[in-house]
Amino acid sequence: MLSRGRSMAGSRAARRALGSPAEMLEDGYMSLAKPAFPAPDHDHGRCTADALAHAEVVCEQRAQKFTPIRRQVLGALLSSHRPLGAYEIIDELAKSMARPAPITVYRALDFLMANGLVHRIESRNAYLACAAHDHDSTSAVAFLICERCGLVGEIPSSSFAKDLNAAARSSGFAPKLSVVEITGVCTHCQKMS
Amino acid sequence: MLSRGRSMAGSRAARRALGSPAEMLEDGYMSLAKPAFPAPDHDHGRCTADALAHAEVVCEQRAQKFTPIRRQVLGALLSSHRPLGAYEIIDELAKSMARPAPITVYRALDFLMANGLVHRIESRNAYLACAAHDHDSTSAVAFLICERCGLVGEIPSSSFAKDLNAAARSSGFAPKLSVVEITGVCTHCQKMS
DNA sequence: AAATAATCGTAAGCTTGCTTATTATATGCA
DNA sequence: TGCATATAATAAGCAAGCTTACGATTATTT
Repeated sequence: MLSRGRSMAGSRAARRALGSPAEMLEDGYMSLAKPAFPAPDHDHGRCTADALAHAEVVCEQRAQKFTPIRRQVLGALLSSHRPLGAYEIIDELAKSMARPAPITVYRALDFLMANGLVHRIESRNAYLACAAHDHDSTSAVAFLICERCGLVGEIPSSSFAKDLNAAARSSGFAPKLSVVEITGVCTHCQKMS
Repeated sequence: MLSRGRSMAGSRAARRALGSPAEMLEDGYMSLAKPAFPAPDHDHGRCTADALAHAEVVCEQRAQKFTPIRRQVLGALLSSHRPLGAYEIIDELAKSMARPAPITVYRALDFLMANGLVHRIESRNAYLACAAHDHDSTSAVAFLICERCGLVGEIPSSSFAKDLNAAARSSGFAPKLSVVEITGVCTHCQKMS
């Protein structure tokens, strides 16, 4: 069967193994700004708090309101580093409040995406809390989706984006929005055999 | 509104303008094997016939059966260079036969994808007849999706794929399947202002 | 000819994604 | 206080995407 996108079981179970993000590669490709993948043992409470704080700053700067539902939707996404479908978000929120209607979640997602706090993973019809707070909204971001644990890392815009756009332009095409989603196995899952 | 994927209006109307696929680019990026985009005035009958002939060869080589529905589904996809959703395919087929059930179309699509004759465009939940008959099934293909006319071109695996994989590996990620879908405006639509 | 496997059709239904109302509740400000 | 704007909730529903179950064909093999 070749279908995809519906079944994202994803075992969120804790894993051992430390992350050792390569700084330089055999083929000489330079490492990027920061490790794209969240280590399984990272301080998640902190990482969540940071992201929420960042969201508050962004909203304040833009004079946008970071309302409770918006915060809760972002919180639900932050609770894992996995992309969640809209209905998964609803299920998640239903645990701690009256089950919100789809429209409520979609509005919050629209808001969060418009403000660069959340990405949409096209190949999964799912949403992901944005990890890299420093990429400008116009440039492409590549997502690394681990098919084992379901976690998603980001590669911030880098040389590949230039190449990609150049390749597109070489056939006369004017690229605008790029969707780059790479499925594979993350460092941590590789170590588990 | 940030939604996408449902409304693919797509005017298939004939267009003027000749394709002049750039061979070399200002930034020195070399042109790829063949023009990625189908010119609006290309010999579509021929292109369809070629693709069907190719499909027959492939199936024979693999001792697979190229049955009527499979041919018809491929034919429906070939009738445009646009990606079609499963239900659009059903609508298309309904014009020339008894409306097929979803399962029927999905089965044919599974077959066609398994044999490399059709691609799935993840960001649209849609399917596209494969244009480049020479890319090996493992390597990445980038799709160029024109937001004006809806046509889709392919960039066969090239240098960018290497870079992309290298970038992924540089964070310890083992890439398998890459989804690279670039939205923008194609040569022909650019010329129409 | 019988058995097996592959393919196809019919019928039904489920989940997800997303939308359209319409009405309420804040929030700011004049 | 009154009014406007932004935000949210409630209710209902559509359509796309995909699946399960099962019986009927049609090859293919033995």
